[in-house]
Amino acid sequence: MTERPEDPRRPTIREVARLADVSHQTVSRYLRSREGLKPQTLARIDAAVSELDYRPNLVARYLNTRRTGRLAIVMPELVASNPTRILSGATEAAHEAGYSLELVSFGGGIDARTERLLELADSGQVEGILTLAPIAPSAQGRLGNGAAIVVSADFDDEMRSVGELIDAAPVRDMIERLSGLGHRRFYHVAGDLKYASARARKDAYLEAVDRLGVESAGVFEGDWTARSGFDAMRALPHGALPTAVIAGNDMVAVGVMRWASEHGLEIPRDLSVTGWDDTEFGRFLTPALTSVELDLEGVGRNGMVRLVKAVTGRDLAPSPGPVSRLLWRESTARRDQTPRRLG
Amino acid sequence: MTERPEDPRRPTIREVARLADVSHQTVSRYLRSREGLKPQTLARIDAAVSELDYRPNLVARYLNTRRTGRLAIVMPELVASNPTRILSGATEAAHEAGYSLELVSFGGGIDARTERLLELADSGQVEGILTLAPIAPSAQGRLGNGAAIVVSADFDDEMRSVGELIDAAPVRDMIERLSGLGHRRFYHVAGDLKYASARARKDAYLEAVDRLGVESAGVFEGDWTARSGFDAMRALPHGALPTAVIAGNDMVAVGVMRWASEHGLEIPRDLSVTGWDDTEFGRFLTPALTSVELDLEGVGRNGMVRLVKAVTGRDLAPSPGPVSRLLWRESTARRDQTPRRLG
DNA sequence: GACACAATAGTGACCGGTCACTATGTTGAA
DNA sequence: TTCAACATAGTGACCGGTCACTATTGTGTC
Repeated sequence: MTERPEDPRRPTIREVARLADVSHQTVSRYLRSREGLKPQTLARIDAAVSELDYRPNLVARYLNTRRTGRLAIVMPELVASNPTRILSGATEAAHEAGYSLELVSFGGGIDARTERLLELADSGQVEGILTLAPIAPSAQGRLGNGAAIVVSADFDDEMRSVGELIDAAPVRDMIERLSGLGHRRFYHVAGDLKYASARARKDAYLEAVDRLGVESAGVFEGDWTARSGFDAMRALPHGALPTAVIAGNDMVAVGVMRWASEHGLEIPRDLSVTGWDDTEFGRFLTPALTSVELDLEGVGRNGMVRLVKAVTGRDLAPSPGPVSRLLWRESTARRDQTPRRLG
Repeated sequence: MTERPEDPRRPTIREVARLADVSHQTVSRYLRSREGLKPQTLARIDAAVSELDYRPNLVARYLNTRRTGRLAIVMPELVASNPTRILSGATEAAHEAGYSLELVSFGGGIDARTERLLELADSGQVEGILTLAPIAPSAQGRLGNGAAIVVSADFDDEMRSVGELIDAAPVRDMIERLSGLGHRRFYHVAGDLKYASARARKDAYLEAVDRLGVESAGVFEGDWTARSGFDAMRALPHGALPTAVIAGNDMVAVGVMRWASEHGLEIPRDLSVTGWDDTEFGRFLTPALTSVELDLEGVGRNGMVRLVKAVTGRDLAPSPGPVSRLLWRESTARRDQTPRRLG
């Protein structure tokens, strides 16, 4: 319908060459690396470039080099946690490395996602893929000659992985401290166990509970949602209440807290609850949620740093600073001495 | 470091042509539209294509057509609300239209963002841009010959806009109903007024308050964060408490609720609070938050539909169904008859 | 001054598609 | 039968860069 304006064609390398009175190849050399040119020639090209406001056509360049200058990032379709900060860190790093980042969001289950991801890798459209969603292990043998693939938020012994979301050390710290506060019976509402981070937290939970010789009311296989936190509590056998719940993230913790309030349990007097992600709503909840602050931009950046390394061999500066920090707030406290039961 | 595997070059149009025993041009025709070919020729090419697993090289195609097949989506750097669902709807629609979607996240203020956005539009890299972040009105005259730009989450009389996030009708419904429940003094904690949605809700608030002849404790200019909800309450002159707070979104409402609980006010007995976005945490809060459910995938999709229309003139099917729905929950109730004051 | 050699610069083909134009085959009316 | 007119297919250039190779200039040494 709307006619595009007529041919706003950008100047080409040959026009620059003509203006600078050199050959197109000299301009090409100038573009790739300014070495091997006489200062005088260089200056002439400099002038021509800025006069014409020349910018190289990356698409044309690709035809020879096979380098598209594009990476892709795959988002899980449904996410309880907010991937914005991860995306933000990832785009920044990608741009820093001179890449543009294509956003892909694959519906369907893990298998459909894996299939489409491999197709994308094989399409030649992108040089590498960072996926925030888990993919099927079956993919591992099929990476052959396509783009490099880095999986964040999940890992697999055979595949490259970021591994940072996976650091579950704070879970151990939580349980140690809570045990020191008199808690003897714990419960873990895990996130979606297709995610390595969820598996790592679960393992850390089991390890700590075992090591400290405290009781566990079990591990509930949730999916990062508040609903799953609520359901996890409901699934608990009557009379077998824990005094501390380690929730997979803040959202899950909200569900746990809701269940508690519906059953007349007061937090933290009757039940201590911990979250993960240090979300803003968690900080402003009543009681404010004990949680783990994550450097999510750093996670995104580091995933991208790995991908860039895999694709180009080039080392980008990773995110400085620690990835996680445990923040004690009002939702955790010394265990109440008088045992309660459901109202 | 890692050597890329040697030349996994995909088959070209000429190889397909050779195998099908036609000219490359015939294959090219076949690719663009399968019309004007003898059924027999078509079948031969079909066979060759599938035998070679041929897929066209979109980059090469661009060189002639100037169509990159790429659109960009600009994310605000910091967002209180979760844009995931919008992104998801937008990518789906973009892919449906045969476009890939590039993710861009510009730091800096609105002016820096606008500058970089215009640069991107001018780069020829993308055919269109959908921005979820507001851009400066000054940009409007400068769209000249670059990519089409559609602004979601904001609008400007001169610029195309999605307009759907902007529908603030539920604000009117909220105030009407609350007024029917006996509320006479309202307060509005607006979102970032650089966003059209925030402005629209504010206008709807002022209009409804005025029309119904109820009192307003004012409008606080927040920024979509829980912190701003908390601060808004703190900024209220002592003794001038409203009985109902219309918060810009659920996150803001959480901040309001936190302040209330710190000051011994019980919700909804002493204060009714409404949110916006129907977040999962809002549903599981105690009390559960009255909020507005949004079809965010639909918002993303419709933004993209507009962009595709602007770029190609083609009409993609917009999202069906209504965009928002008001959900009454526990955080709103009949106004308590015995007036309270801060504890 | 002559020569080898390095430092610079230029020429033309090519990447994988599309475009403009031409060539051939087919059909139907005169 | 002939020829116009249409349907179908082919030829070669071109998009804007890079690559491989060749040509020219400059420098140092004998």
